[in-house]
Amino acid sequence: MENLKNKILSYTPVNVADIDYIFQFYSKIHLRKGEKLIKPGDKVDYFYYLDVGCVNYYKMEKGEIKVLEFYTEDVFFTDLYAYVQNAPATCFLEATEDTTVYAIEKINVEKSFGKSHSLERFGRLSMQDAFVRTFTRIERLNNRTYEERYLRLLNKRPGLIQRVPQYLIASYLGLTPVGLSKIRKRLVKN
Amino acid sequence: MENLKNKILSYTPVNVADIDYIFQFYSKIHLRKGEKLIKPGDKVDYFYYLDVGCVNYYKMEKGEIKVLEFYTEDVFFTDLYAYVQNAPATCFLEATEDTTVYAIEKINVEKSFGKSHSLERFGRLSMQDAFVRTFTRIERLNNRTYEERYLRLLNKRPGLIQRVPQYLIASYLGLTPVGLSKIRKRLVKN
DNA sequence: TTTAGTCGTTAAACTGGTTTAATAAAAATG
DNA sequence: CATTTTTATTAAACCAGTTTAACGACTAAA
Repeated sequence: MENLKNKILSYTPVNVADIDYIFQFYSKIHLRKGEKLIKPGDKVDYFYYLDVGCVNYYKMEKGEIKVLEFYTEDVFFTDLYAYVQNAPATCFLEATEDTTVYAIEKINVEKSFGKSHSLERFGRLSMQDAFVRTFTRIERLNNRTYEERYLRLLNKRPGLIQRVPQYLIASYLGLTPVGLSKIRKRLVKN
Repeated sequence: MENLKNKILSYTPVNVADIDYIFQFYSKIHLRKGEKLIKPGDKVDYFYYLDVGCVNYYKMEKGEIKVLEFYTEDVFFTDLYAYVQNAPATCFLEATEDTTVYAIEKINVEKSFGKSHSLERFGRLSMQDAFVRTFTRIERLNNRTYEERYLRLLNKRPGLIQRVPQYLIASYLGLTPVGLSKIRKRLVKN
């Protein structure tokens, strides 16, 4: 759990006792390619840290897959809406390759954050970080062409295209597989 | 500052002493229609609470306005990227009508959150809330038509259309004034 | 009260996507 | 390893938006 520890400490100093305290609640989960952490209807009372692998956060709508996000190494994730609201999940969290995550139950998150002011601060700062990232994504969705968004994805998340099938990338970018194929064709020509 | 107090308490209990402590740092700011809180290049070291009025969060690109968000009554806001990174602003925060906000300096936010575990928790939970809202917006941007997005805006933020010129609404939705006009025409026909 | 500027609508031509369907290529499975 | 299934490409027809430009209504300023 060295990666997770460093991740936490990247946000704010936390003393060893508090780290140890919260670590007692984490359990390690192995997922084989295609296995799901969460599916619609599930209770969502775990918060996850992705150690190795890749998880696809998506929903099904009119029989179509709509990719919301790909979580890869060294990020926190869950179906946050359902987690916060105690609502049944409407999305899937599914490994796109063999994956290892660490999981902590919501009640133990709150317990740890309640016990330690530093851990609470880590929680705030990591949430702030997630918010800033998400907001800059909104900016792109509204103001960039699909081509710009595809090129940016290639640039900002190198390797993702090799790890994940292209039709999922297309969905993540908000277009169809056919549309992405055309954009790729256009790009090699120039 | 009763509204602000209730807003904080809506996230988590905070004792009166801690509320009073952070309140000493807030100052009230009146903005006339068109006045700017932030413009590109500015240092952003205040966090704001919108009490009454409306603030347009936007950027200029190739001479075009790109609206990112409209902040209205009872929300927290700032140019968060610049605030967090201590980077010069790249966006504007401009009142679209006469507006009253409360402002607190970043250093005093950190001081208050450092002093009070409950205030820190409020910070975490409000950030979580902001994150969840933003994430659900991403979902819409990727998976809904412009028409659906316009109808949803009418529904979820009634009154906004009357407060804000239509070309800004168009920009917020990611389309041109002409495009929005066509959608509106289509809608009255049906 | 005229004048200048802003805002929303409309029309026409255009464009970058979608949809549907066929086909090829690659991967999974018995 | 032969078969089935999944994934990516291509083509053709289509469509929901854009761009440009003109016009009328409203607003602000002199």
